[in-house]
Amino acid sequence: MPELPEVEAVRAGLARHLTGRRIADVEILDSRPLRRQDGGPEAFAQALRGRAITGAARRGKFLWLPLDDGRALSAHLGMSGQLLVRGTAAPAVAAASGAHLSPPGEPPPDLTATRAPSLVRDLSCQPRHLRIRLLLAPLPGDAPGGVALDLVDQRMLGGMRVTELVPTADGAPGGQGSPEPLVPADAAHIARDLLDPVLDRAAAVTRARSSRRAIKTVLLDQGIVSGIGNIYADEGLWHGGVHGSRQSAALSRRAVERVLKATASVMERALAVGGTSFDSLYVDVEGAPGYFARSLAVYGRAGRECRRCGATLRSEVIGGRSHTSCPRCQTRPRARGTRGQPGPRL
DNA sequence: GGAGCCCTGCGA
DNA sequence: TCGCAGGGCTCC
Repeated sequence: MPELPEVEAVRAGLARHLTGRRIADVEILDSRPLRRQDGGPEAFAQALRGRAITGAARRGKFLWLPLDDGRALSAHLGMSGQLLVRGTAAPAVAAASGAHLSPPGEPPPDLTATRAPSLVRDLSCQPRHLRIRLLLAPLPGDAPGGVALDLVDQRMLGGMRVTELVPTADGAPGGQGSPEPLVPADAAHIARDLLDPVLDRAAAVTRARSSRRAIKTVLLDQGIVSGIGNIYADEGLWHGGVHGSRQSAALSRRAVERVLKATASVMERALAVGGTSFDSLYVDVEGAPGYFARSLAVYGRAGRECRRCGATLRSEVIGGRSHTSCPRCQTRPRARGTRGQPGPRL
């Protein structure tokens, strides 16, 4: 499922393939991903026809393609959304979703070979769960069949809309890939993400510590720091040595800083290998999966051994989300009258 | 700040 | 057949 590293991999691909392209037509196979579009599907198509894409930007898990009329096509992939570029200049390469995931323990294939700036099947390929297709005006050197951007989404928890761009609250660039101090109106309430150079990390720590909720819930709150989903929240907490049920306000400043730093570090390492393809639901714009799943320490590993101490990892529910943790490496809240669980000093 | 909903596929 | 998984929005 796409979190910040996966969305960033998608953004980079969109920037590479789509910047400067013009949208010729819009095909809506299922209008449900457009449920938040003002004016409905017809307004969506109308707003995009004839517009040129001027870039690709991202804040947290929100993506947007700025358009030449000052508005933007904004997209959130939810948990199963994929944006796939089809039929670019070079011949199609077999890159079926998840088809070249290596078994755990085996070295990843040559990333430079799988990430050539080309590929992806032609437009005659209509994948299962294709919801929206943007047909792009042809350019010299394009594949004969044409070029398109497909929104493929199994579960449709995300969506797309054409929206106004509004000034950022702090006057700084809107996000990765956006030199302008603008963000889509529907992402204006989203905080800067952990990999954003403009993020005021000290202020984020203060905001996190002002909440009485569990630290795990706070990490997932996109209004405090954006881009963290369930996978990287669990990984960051494990690396930071803090159990997700600890009340955020009860943690030391240093502990919150350590967790945020650890989470950012995990996301940076994931980004370097194309993100996490925990299942077949995440691939980049060229259909290639990421290779970070093999490096996950806790997420999806409940009942298995902790890679640090060998204890059996546990799973529980915090704030309605699963949380996998090590009972030995991650400190829990102290019960009344006890000295708490063993673990790293905070 | 928490619960419920959206939505589909999968495993029990 | 049912419960779960997930992010974000709406409602209370």
